[in-house]
Amino acid sequence: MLTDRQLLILQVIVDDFIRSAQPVGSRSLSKKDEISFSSATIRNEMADLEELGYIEKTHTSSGRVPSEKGYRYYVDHLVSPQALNKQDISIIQSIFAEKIFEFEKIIQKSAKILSDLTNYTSIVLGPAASFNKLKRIQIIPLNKESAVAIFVTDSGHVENRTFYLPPTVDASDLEKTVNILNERLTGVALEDLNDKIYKEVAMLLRQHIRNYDLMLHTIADSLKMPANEKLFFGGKTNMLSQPEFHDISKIRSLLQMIDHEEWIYPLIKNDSAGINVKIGRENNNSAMENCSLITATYSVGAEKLGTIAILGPTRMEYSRVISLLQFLSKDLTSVLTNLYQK
Amino acid sequence: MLTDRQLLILQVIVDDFIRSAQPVGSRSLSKKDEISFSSATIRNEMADLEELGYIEKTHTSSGRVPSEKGYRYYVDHLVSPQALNKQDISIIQSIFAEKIFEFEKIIQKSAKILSDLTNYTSIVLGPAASFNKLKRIQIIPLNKESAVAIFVTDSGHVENRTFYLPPTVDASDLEKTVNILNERLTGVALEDLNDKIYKEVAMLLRQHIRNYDLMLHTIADSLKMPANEKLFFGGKTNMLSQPEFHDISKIRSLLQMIDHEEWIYPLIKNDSAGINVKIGRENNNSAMENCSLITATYSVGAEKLGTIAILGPTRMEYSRVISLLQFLSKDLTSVLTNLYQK
DNA sequence: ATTAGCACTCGACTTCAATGAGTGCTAACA
DNA sequence: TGTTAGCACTCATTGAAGTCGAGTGCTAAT
Repeated sequence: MLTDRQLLILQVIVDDFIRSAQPVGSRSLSKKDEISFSSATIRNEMADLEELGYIEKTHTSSGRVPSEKGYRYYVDHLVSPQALNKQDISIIQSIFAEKIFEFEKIIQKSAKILSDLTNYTSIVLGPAASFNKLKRIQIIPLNKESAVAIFVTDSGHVENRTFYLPPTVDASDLEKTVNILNERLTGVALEDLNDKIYKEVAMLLRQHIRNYDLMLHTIADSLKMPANEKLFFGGKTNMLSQPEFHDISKIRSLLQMIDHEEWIYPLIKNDSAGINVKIGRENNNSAMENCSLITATYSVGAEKLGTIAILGPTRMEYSRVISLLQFLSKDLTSVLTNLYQK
Repeated sequence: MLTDRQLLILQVIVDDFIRSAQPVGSRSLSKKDEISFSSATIRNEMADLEELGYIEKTHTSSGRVPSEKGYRYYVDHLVSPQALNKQDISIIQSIFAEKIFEFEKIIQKSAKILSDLTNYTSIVLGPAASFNKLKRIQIIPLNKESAVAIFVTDSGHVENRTFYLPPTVDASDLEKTVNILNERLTGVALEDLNDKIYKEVAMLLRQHIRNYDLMLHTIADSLKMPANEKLFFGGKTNMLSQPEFHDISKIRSLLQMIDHEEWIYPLIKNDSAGINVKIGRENNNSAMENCSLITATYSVGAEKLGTIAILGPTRMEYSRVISLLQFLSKDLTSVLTNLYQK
C-alpha cells in the first residue's frame, strides 16, 4: 500500500506532467508549496513508486513520467474534481439556446463545443434510431420500376430506402400494403420491425395481395436498419498540437483511426452508464497507445440514448474533462427527457 | 519562346521530380536516355529556364525544382497523356458493379477508389438536390406541437424537416395544405419551390385555410434547402505520406481545411466543365500552397451534376490523375444519364 | 527517518571538419 | 557559334567530439 506521502508525490507528478508535458524531477518537485521535504527524500520515494510501477523514467537520468498504472491510480483515487467556471458553463448551455428540433444539430454542436473547450478531439455518438417507435410508413412510387419507402418515427427521425418494384405489383397492391403495414407496425420499435413483419404482417399480406411473398421480401429488405448510430466529431486536428504527437507516424495512425468510423464504435460503446475512463492500452488499440478516452452517456429517462466522448493524450486534463462531460451529459439528458417524455 | 531542347529539359525535370521528390541536377539529367548532351550544356539551359521562371533552386548549389509556372507549362503543354492500365480500369468499373440505387453509395465508393488508386486525397461533390423535381410532399404530425415534412424528388432523394405546428392549425387544415402543395408543386425543381410557394400557393391557401399566413411561413421556412451539396472524401490521411508534408504545421493547416467543408466548396466549384487543374497558389488558399487540385465534372445529359476532385502535392502525378478523373467522370456521366434520362 | 553531498548518466546542444552533389564560369574544341 | 571539359566554389548533410545541465542513486552525516 502506498503511504500518504507517496500519494502526494504521485499526485503532484501527474498534475505537473499534465501541465508541462516534461518529465518531473525531484528538485523541481521539492520547490512546490505542497511539498515540504527535500529532493533526496523525494528521490527515495520516487524510486519506490517506480518499483511499484506508478511512474517511469524516459532514460536513466531523466525525471519521472506517470505510467498507465499511475494515471489509472490518479484517475481512480487522486483526481480532484474541479468545478467548472461560469464561462464554461454558459458556453455549454449555449448549445441548447436555439430551438431543439434538429436532434443532429444539437449533437453536432455539442461535439464542436466540447473540442473547443478542451482542445482535444470530441466524439459524439448520436441517438440510436432503433429504439424509436414507428410512426408512419409511406411508399412513394418514383416510376414503373422503383419506389421509395419512408419510415417516420415518433421522434421525428426519417429513414428512407429506394427499392425496385416487383413488376407484378400494381398501384392498388402498393396502397393495400402500406395500409396493412401502418395498421400493424405503428408503435413498434425500429429494431423489432423485421421480426414483426414476418410474424404478423406476412399472413395479412397473403390474404390481400397477389405475389405477396415478393412484396414481403422487398419490404423486409428495405427495413434492415443501419446497425450503427451516427458519429459526430469535433476538433479532429486538435491532437496535432499535442507535443506527444510530434511524430508523423503516430499522427498518421491516430488520424487514420478517427477517419474509420467502424473502428470507433467498439471504443466508445461501453456498456456501463456514467463516466468511463480508458487509459492508453486499456483501449485495446495500437493507435490509442498514447491516448486516453473518456466517455459519458446521455439518456431519455432511464433509457440510454448515446455517448459523448473526449479523446486526448494520456497526459490529458482528466479532472476538467470529466467535469465537462458530466455536466454536458446531465444537461443533454434533462433536455431530451423533457422533450420526449411528455 | 522556349527551344525544343529547353522544353525537353523542363519536361524531364518535372517528370523526374514528380517521381523522386528530389531536386534534379544536371549530371543525373545528362544520364537519361532521352538526353544526349552534356551536363554543362544542361546547366546553361537550366540557367535560362530559371531566369524565365520555370524552375527554381532550393539553395545556391542545389539541383532544380519546378516552379508553379513550370508545373503550369508542364500541365498545359508537356504532360503526356498516359493510358490507364487494365487493372485501374477494372477497379474503377467495379464502382458500378452493384445496383445503382443509392446514389450516395456510388459517390462514396468513387471517392474511396480514387484515393486508393492515387494515394492522394479525393473529394467528391455529390449531385445537387436542387435540380431535382419534387415528386411528393407529405406532412406527418408527430404530436400536438410538431410535425415532420417530407419532400421526395423524382430521383428518389428524400429531404425532411421537423417544424412546430402553429397551435391554431388542426388535422384537416394540414391535410388540405398537403393536397394543395402536391397539386401545385409536383414537378417543380427544388430550387424554385420557394418562389412558387409565394407566387401560386399562397393564394390558394388563403382561400381554404384559416391562419393561412402562419402555415405559409412555417412551410416556406422548412423549404429552405441546404445551400450546398454533400461532400465525400477519400484518403484524408494520404497526404501525410507525402515527403513535402514532413512539417507538422503544414499538415495541420491542410487537414484543418479538409475538415471545414465550407472552405472546400469554393475550391472545387469551378464553373467550366471538363478537367480543371489548379496549381499551388492558383487555388487562392494559403493551406493549398504546396498542393494542386484537379477537378472534373459529371453530368446527366448536358446538365452538370457534381464534381470529382483529387487533392495532391504540387508534385503530383498529373498525367495519371487526369486520366483517372477523365475516365471516371465519363463513366459516372454515362451511368447516371442512362439511369435518369429514360 | 531525513537530508546534504557527490559521482555519475544521458539527452540536448554546439562546434568542427569531411563529404558530395550541385552550381557558374572560363577556355578549349568541333 | 554552339558544345563540352575542367575547375573553383557553395551549401546541405553527416558524424564525431565536447560541453552543459538536469536529473539520478548511493553514502554518510544529522
